[in-house]
Amino acid sequence: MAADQAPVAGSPIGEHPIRRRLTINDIARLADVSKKTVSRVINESPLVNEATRQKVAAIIAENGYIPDPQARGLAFRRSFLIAFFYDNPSAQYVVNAQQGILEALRGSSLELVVRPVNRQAPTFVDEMRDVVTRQKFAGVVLFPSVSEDERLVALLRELDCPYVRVASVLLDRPEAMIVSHDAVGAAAAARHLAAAGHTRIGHICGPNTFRSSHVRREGFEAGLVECGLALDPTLVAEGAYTFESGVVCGERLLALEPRPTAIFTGNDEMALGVYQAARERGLEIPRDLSVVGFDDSPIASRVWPLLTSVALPIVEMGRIAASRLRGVEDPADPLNGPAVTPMLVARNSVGPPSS
Amino acid sequence: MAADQAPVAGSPIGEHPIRRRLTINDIARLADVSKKTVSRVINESPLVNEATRQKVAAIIAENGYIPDPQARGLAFRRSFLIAFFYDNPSAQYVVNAQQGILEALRGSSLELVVRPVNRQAPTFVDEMRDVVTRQKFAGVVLFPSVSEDERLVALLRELDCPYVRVASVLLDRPEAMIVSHDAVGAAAAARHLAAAGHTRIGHICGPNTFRSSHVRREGFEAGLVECGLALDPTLVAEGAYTFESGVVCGERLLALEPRPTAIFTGNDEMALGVYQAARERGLEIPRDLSVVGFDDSPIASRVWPLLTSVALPIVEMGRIAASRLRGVEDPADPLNGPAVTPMLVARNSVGPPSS
DNA sequence: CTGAAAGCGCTTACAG
DNA sequence: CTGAAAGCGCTTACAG
Repeated sequence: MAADQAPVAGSPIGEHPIRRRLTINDIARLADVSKKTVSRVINESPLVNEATRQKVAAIIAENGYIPDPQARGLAFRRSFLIAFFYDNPSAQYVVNAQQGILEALRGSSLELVVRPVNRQAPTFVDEMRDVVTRQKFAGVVLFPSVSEDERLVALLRELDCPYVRVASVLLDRPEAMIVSHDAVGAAAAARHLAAAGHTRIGHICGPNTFRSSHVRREGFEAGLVECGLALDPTLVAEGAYTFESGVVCGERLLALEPRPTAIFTGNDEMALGVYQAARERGLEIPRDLSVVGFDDSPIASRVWPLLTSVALPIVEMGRIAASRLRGVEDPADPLNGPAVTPMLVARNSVGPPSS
Repeated sequence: MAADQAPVAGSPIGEHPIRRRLTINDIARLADVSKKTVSRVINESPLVNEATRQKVAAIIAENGYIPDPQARGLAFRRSFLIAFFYDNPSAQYVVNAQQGILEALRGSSLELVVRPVNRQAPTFVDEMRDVVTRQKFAGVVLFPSVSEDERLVALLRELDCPYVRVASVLLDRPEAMIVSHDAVGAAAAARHLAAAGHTRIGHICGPNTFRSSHVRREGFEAGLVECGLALDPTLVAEGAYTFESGVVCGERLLALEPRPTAIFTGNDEMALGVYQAARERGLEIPRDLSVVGFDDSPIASRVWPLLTSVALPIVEMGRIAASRLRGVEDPADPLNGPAVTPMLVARNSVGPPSS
């Protein structure tokens, strides 16, 4: 009231300090160009004079202007959301994949939406159709086992939604796939056990409904054959990728006469089940039994003896998947070079055979 | 061409089977009402005649119409996205919280956006301001330790973004808080060890920068006092909630003369570090040393001996938090009854003192 | 209880 | 290289 100067328009003195968010119109006015030109700068269109571009970019930066993703999405008929659908029971697996995806999304205007899914549910496909139609995702990342679901993939194609699948074998065109080459990792486990001198080696594989179960088993068998050994079918048990199934299958294999001197399991959870089964029989690892797991989960380096395991680069695969959807090149992308491959992490659960 | 009947408008014969998505205008036309009335039905406005409502709802259902969240968001000036910001190092913790939130969001039109954050980064507050301003979240769920950050909370208030915080103590108005009562769980651990006959009990707490470290320690001390015992400050070590820090602190406490006969750790990771330290000294658990952890992570029931631990209902807290943001009542919400409390899960890592 | 107009903040399609 | 008009699919503000 008694102010000497009239308040500056747009930032009236004494009003609430929260100023209205800037829109594309404000920037256009400030830069003295049309909103369409501002739009071109935002979307990095090459059809804009370099001097104009710089002027507009400077004003955008100065004012901390951020285009509204909802308005852009509405006009684009596509959201700025990347979806991560998962049904892997391992928390660590999910978090690692998520971490990799988020690393690739950093600095972009994309956000990550997560959805646990249940392929067994009768409403699965319908629910997926609803959410994909509604959200118009900029892209979808699929990890096993939902990445193996052809109904979902057909749906994404039909709805014209970009996707990248991570799986243990090539199920799709290479650009839409990241192959984890589980077979290579399983073969490394076989060589490791053979090198330690084992010849009577058991295997606990995952459930038949998972592709990785087959791929890991076949890779393991191939690795044994490579070393002049064979995978005795009577020494193979089908587990469920759970601790409990590891205990049960472990008990079965360890009750055999003569019993295997080493066991390779399809994942770490089942390896720990074997630890438990061995303990119950008074068998000491690795003195009486060698064990190799798969996943190299954090638990592998928390138990005793430390578990030798095959590590899959989950974080990296997540990062590569999201980079593809962004249209950004990732140096580790197998499309640009050698394949992403698993690695055997040797610890304390393998020794020479006792008998 | 030779068809007897003219193709039905909107589904021309021979065209690509992907029909254009229905909009509010289509529904309005089909129901012979204005789009505003359809809008009222979508938003469950009471200002609509019951007969009209039913007619419109039927047509919506028949056609599987789903309103576009981006258009709604643009008009509402608020998105249909719930954000989950986390900085907890435990994968299981993150996945459990996420699972609870997603359970509460099921059946709603809300999606979950996840963001790992780093409170230590100098750009933390600015980045948060950007993303919250840009995405206009329908709500934000905060778990420790980022839930303890008053800068972030002040920002959310300023930007008028609804939030719910989960923390070990009451830091905010009750409607915006879910208190995990870690002190109660820690006291239970103290009573459990006292009941087993221990009197010389050590404690490895978390880092000073986490509120839970203090709350758990104080709760533990209170539990001991309740049993006529005291927490000897020389038997307390400050860890970092990591396995390695558990090993180091465990070694320090076990080197003491006389050494403690039991140790309570601020989380399970550090408890497993103590397992390791005990093994190195040739100490057997629980014969020579009893251990109690905190978190009841899956690993607690995978190691040997099975770890006694305090379980926090993380999934439930996530579900309650998201239900509040939805404005839906959750039967387990402490606002409607007794507090959510931790529970001691007794396993095999506690026995009578040896000395 | 219902609706016509204007607007949310962007982009597409077209013109120049 | 730049811009004016129309539109994306909803809701708000207002009127009746």
